[in-house]
Amino acid sequence: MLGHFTHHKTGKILPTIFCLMTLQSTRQFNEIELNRIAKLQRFLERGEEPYPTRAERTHTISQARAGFDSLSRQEGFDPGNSGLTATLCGRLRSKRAMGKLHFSHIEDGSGQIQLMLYGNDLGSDFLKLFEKDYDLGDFVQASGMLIISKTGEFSLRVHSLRLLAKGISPLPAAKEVEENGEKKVYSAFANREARFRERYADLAVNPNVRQIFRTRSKIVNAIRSFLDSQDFLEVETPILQPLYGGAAARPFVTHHNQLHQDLYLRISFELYLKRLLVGNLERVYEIGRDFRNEGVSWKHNPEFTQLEFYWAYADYLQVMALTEQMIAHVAMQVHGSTKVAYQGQEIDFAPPWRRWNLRDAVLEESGIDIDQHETAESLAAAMHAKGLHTEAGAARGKLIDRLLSDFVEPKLIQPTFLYNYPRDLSPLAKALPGHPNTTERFEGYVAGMELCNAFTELNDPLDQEQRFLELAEMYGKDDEEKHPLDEDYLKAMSYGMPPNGGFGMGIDRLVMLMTDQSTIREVLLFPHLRQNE
RNA sequence: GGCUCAUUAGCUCAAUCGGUAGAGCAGUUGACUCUUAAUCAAUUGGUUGUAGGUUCGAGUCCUACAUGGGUCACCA
Repeated sequence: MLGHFTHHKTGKILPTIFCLMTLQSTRQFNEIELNRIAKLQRFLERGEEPYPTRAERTHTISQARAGFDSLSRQEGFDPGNSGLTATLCGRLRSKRAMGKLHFSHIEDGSGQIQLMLYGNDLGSDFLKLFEKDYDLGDFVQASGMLIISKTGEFSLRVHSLRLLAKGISPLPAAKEVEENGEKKVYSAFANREARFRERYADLAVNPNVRQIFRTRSKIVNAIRSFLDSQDFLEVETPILQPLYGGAAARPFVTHHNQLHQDLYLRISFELYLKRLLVGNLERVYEIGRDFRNEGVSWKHNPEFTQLEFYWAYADYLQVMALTEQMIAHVAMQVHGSTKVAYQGQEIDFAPPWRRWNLRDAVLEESGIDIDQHETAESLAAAMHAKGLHTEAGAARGKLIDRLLSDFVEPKLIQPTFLYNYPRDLSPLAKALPGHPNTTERFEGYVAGMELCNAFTELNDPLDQEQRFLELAEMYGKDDEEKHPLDEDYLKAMSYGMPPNGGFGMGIDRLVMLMTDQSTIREVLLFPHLRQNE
């Protein structure tokens, strides 16, 4: 039967005869790929299945190594003839043909091992076949005896080997060579765009990338176990919401066909989790995805992973203490230390973190005392006197936020809690007793980056309604930032909500800090990218 | 969204003043029984992101677009 494959540049059709099946593809292949398809065809012609359904494996590579190590402590052990056999599976990462002896490395999820293939063991025909028809990137299954080579490397002396899966496309191959004592990388898969678009290849080729995501999993597990040990209940709340809220962000809109109803992808969990406090669940948390229809940057992705927890009968100072304990616990679980290297700086998460009153911070860094400026006009004038230009008609909260991000945030390298935020920046936070324009709110900053946000939650339904209405007035002019009034949330609060402290943290940013990554995309397996072509 | 830099072989990168597009790795062919992603010999591979323009001649200059990086804006 005739199959055909098209060359991507020349359009030349490669005719091939297939004995067992018809292969056909509308995809365009380059020369290397066509070459490998021809090899695949040779497997079929020999009656070998290039994609067998099942693999057999007796050990992972690290298990084989451990078994060998423990046996090697026995008396009379011959490392060149251990008698210990294993069947290992993995991906071919290197091949070195030495005539009648071939060396190769395979890699599985646990590590790498050298394969030694002797013509004497396998037959010179098979060795030739291994050289011709097996490529870097193919998955194989190899059986043999575990030994130490003459040069001292742990190896598998192979007595049989078969293909588990043929790779058609070459993996982006990196090559490091020592030249004059210097390590020279000839080819590393380093192009960020290509790496993110083909994350599978990135992961296959760059072990340090795999490590980031192992660490990420550890971090999330550490958070879960910490909160669970504090009697928090993990819950799940709707991602598709008829109304969105709990943060200032534009939502993604979607539509339910059967119900003829527009729905929003959540921008936060806050309003649903606090409904649970009304329902007498005292300590709840959720780890999940939020979606914000906003700009993309080194610290923003349209969807990101958020942790929020709500804690009845606690206030923001207790939340602050729990936060620093939790993050220190995560650092210990991940690094065995509270000290973490981040972008050339050492960050120490050990409690207590620095606590800095927001007014003091702004005063010290910008010279402006926000308490001396009760109105937006007055504050704007003070900022103009310092040579800062402000947007006409900006609210007082926006101006303070501006001072914060320009003067204070870049200075907050070691973990710091800024606390006591102005009321008009914090519509869901409770006012500080005796200070109606200040709320019991803090944000945690590390390496100049906002990591978390928490407050003593507002639980007065009448005050809450007032805040919503103020907000609607403040942002009502701008359609895109308009916030809907969540009447059901007010109804829930009307049944009585215990006083409580709430907390939110971007998990991706924490992972950045813990894995020394400078962009959020590096810690997302599949970061958002524009469509190509 | 603004500004700015980038896009060349499968991967990583060169290409002087606008004058024949190159290298390493991988690939292909051959040699080699302890190599370290070996070594030796030979060799293939390109519509230089896309579409226009200027020019005798464009990877190089101009315009637009696409994608990415950096940065600013936005993000209570």
